[in-house]
Amino acid sequence: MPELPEVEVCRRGLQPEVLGERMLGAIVRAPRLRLPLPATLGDTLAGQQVVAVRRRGKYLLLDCRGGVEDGALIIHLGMSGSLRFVATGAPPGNHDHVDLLFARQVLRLADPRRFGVVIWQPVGAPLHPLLAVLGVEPLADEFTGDWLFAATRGRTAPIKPVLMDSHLVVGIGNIYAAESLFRAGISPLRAANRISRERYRRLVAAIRETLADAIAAGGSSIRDYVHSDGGAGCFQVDCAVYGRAGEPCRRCGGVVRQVRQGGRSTFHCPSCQH
DNA sequence: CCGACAACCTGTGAGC
DNA sequence: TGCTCACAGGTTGTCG
Repeated sequence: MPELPEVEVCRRGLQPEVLGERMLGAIVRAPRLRLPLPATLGDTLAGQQVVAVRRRGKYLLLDCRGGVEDGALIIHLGMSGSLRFVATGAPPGNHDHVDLLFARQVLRLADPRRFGVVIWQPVGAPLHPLLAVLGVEPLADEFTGDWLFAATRGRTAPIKPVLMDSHLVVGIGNIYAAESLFRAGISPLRAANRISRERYRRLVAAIRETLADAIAAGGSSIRDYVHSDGGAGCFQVDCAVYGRAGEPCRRCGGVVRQVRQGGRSTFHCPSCQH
């Protein structure tokens, strides 16, 4: 489900519910997701107070203190993960793998495909390798057209998979890569090192706008649950190109095309994007 | 270093 | 209706 906007919307929904709250413990029902689940998570989280709810790329971080060991609970939702508040004692479904037990409710992680990750990061320990390799935040000031231009020298791969490389820049997945490139008028097939500095400036602006719009669209619909249920894909009101193969481009009326890049579908308008 | 690809899982929808 | 296949929003590891 989640790319950066979905995770950010999730974070914003989570924060008012858990910030300052204390956990009684946790229930772990699966041995592993993408990685083994921490075996003693219940003990680790018992008595912890959530003192911050942060996001890094597509990872959610709950900073905790007051238990046996201060640290951060790190959650990645993978392709199919979701977080939802349920009443204490609510019976778990098939794919409800982890419950975080708060005094008045339960934060429940479901993940049918089990591509998600839950790890415990103690304060002072070296940053977990999964997070240590992450690139820049696309909404941070340092992410500029000039930076991206410099970072893509020597990259001969098409720009779309390069945008989705989390070692370079985090949070841009299949949907928003396609949407951002459409907004910038750049072909997803163009080699990254064959795009001018000026066009990279435009691309970075397009990425920021696309992500910000998606956050705004999702953020307006949060209430008592903290995730987008995705379904067809966009929880954005509508995508310009993603998922619209064969349909008319909203800008020029031409046909939106679907191609395959690195095993994944790419949607674009060949007449608007060069 | 870079890029292409398989792999990890399950659910869903299309087509027969 | 029921089966099979292709595909799905992410990321890592391997290989050339």
